[in-house]
Amino acid sequence: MTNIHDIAKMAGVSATTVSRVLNHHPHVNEETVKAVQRAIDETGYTKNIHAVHLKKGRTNLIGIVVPFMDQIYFSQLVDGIARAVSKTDCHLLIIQTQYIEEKELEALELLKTKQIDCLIFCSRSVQVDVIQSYSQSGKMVVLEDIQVEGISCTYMNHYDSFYAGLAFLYANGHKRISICLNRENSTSSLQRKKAFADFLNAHQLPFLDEDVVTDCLYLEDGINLANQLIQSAARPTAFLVTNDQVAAGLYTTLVRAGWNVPKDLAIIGFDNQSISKALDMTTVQIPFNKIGEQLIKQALESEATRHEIKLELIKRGTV
Amino acid sequence: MTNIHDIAKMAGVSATTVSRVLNHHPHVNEETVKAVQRAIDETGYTKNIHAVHLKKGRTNLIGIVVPFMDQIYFSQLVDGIARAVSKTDCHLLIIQTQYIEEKELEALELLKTKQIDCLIFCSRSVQVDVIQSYSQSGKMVVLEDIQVEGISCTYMNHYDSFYAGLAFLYANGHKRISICLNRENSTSSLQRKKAFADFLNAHQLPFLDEDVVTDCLYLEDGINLANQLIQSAARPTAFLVTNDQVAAGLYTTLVRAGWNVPKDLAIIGFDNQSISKALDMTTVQIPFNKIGEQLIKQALESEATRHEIKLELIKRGTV
DNA sequence: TTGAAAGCGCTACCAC
DNA sequence: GTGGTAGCGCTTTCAA
Repeated sequence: MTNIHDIAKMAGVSATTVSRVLNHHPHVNEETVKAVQRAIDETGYTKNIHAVHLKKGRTNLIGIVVPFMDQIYFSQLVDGIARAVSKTDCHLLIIQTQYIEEKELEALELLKTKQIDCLIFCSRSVQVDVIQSYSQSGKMVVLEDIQVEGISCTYMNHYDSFYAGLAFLYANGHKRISICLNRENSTSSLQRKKAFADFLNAHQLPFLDEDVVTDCLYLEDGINLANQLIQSAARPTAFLVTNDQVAAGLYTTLVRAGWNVPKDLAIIGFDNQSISKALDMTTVQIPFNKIGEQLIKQALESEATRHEIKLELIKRGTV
Repeated sequence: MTNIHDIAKMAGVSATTVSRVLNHHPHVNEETVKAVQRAIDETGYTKNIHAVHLKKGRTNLIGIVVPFMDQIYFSQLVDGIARAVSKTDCHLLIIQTQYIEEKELEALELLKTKQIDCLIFCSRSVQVDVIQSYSQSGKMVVLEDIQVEGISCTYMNHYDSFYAGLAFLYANGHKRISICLNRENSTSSLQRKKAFADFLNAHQLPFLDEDVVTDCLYLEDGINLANQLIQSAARPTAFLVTNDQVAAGLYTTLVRAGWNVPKDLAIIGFDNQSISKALDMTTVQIPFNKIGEQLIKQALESEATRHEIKLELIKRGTV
C-alpha cells in the first residue's frame, strides 16, 4: 500500500504538505497541490483511516442497540435513525442483541474502547445501573425516560397515549377493556400498566388480572389471543393492543370466525403500520423520523438532555 | 487516558508483557498476569482499539448497503445478516442509501479506505461496472446473480420461483394472469419478467402490456391496484404480486369491496411475511436466516464464490 | 509556504 | 518467561 510518505516522495514534498493537501488546508501553493494531486491520482492512494482515528481519537461511528429488526417497530425506528445519520458525516453501527445481556455489554465495551463515538439504546435488557456505570465511557442516548446524570434520553409518552386510548374507548361506551403488553416489566409496559390502573381508578372500574395479557409481540400472539377470546365466556368489549402486528392477528382471526369488529370487540393497535391502514384499524402513530432526528441530535451534542415525543391517536374503523 | 505503558510501569513490567496479558497469550507467569490485571482494574484501562486497527490493518467491521429498512423485506434481511454477524467477532455497519447513488459510492469508499473489511450489497442503484471498479479495494459480496471476477454473490432464483408461481396458477385454471413488480429494471424484476414471458410462450398465451404492473412496493400500491382492478372491465383472474405488503393491500381492498378471493381473483404474494399468514395468503418463502449466514460466510472467506438460494411456494387459501 | 520531528497506542519480531 | 525496539500512517507543533 502506498502511504503518505510515498506520495510525498513522488510529489517532491514533505508528508506534512501532503497532509495539508489531503485535508484542504489553505496556504498551500497551487503548483504543490497539483503535484500532490497527480501523485495521488497516479497511485490511487487513499489515506489510512485507522491512522487518522488513532491520531484524533474518534471514529465518527454511532452505535445503536436493538433487540431485533424483523419487527416493524424496530425496523422503522432504525430506518428513522439511519435517515438522520445519513445527513451527518457519521455512520451507523448496529448491535442486534436479541435481548441477550452479554451482547448489550459488548456494545457498552465498544463505547468504552472508543470504537464508537456514541451509543444509542433503543431497548435494553440490562439494568439501568449497568448502563449508568458506563456513563463516563462516552456519550450515551437512551430511548426511554431514565434520569441518569450524563445520559441523554428521548422518550415516548406511553402513559398519556395509552390513557388517551382508554379514554377514547370509554367515551365509545366500553366499560370492560383489556390491554395487552409485551415484556411485562419493560419501561413502556410499566407506564402502560400505570395508565391502565389510573384509568380504572378514575372511572371506578374493577381491576381484573385477566384483563392484562403479557408477552404479546408477534402477529401469532394476536391469533392465539383471538382463539382464547373466542372460547371465553365473560370477556371484554374492547382491547388496547401492544402493537399493530398483534392487533392484526387478533382482528383477522376474529373476523374469520365471524365476529364483527368493532361491534363484538373494539380494537386499538399501536404504531400506525401500513397493515393498520389496510385493515382500517384505529391505532397510535409513532413519528419515527422525528425520533431518529432527535436521537442523532442528542448523540452529537456534548451535554445530556431530555426530550419527550408525543404520540397521536389515529381514529379509524375498529372502535 | 492511561495507555499500555502506564500499565506496564504500574505493574513493573514491559508494554510487551502487558500486551501479552491483554491478548491472553500463553507463557506468561501467573504472578505477572495478576500484577498486570491489578493495574488494569485499578485504572479502568481499556486498550485503544484504533491503535490495534492501525497496527493490524483491519477493523472487523462488515458494511451492508440497503436502500431502506422500513420495508419488511429489507428489515428481515438485515435481521438475518445481523444474527449471522453476532456469531462472529465482527460488527455491522449499515449504509442506508434510499437508492441514492452518491450514498452507494460512499459505501464503496468506506471499503477502499479500509474502514470496513467487507461490503455487502443487498440492493443497488449504481451500475455493475462501478462496483466492479472497486473489486480490488476489498472483499465484496452482492445479493444478486452478477458474475464479476473477485466479487462473491448469493442470489435467489427469482426466475424459478416466479415460474413456479405462474405454473401453480395455471394448474388451478388461470389463463389470464397479471404480475406486478417494483423497479422495472432491477435484477430480480428482469428475471421475473423473463419467467413471465417464457411461461406465456410455453402455454401459447398472449402477452399483454397491461398485465405487467410496475412500481409496486408498498401496501398502498396494492390498494391503488385493487381500485383500478375494480373499475376495469377486462381483467386477469390471478395476480402474482411483488411482495406480501402489496398483496395485502390488494387483498384487503378487494375483500372490502365485496370480492371473493380466490374466486374473483387469485393472489400469490412474496416473502411469507406474517401478514400473509394472517390473511391465509399463498406466498413464496424467503429463508432470510440462511441468506444472512451465507452472506457473512462469503464476507469472511478469502476467495470469491457464488451461491444460489432456493425459494419455496407456500400454498394457502388465496389460490 | 514548507518541512522536520514528535508522537497517537499498540503489536510483533528478535534477543536474551 | 520477559523486554527492547521498530514500526503501522497520520496530524500537529514549531521553526524556518
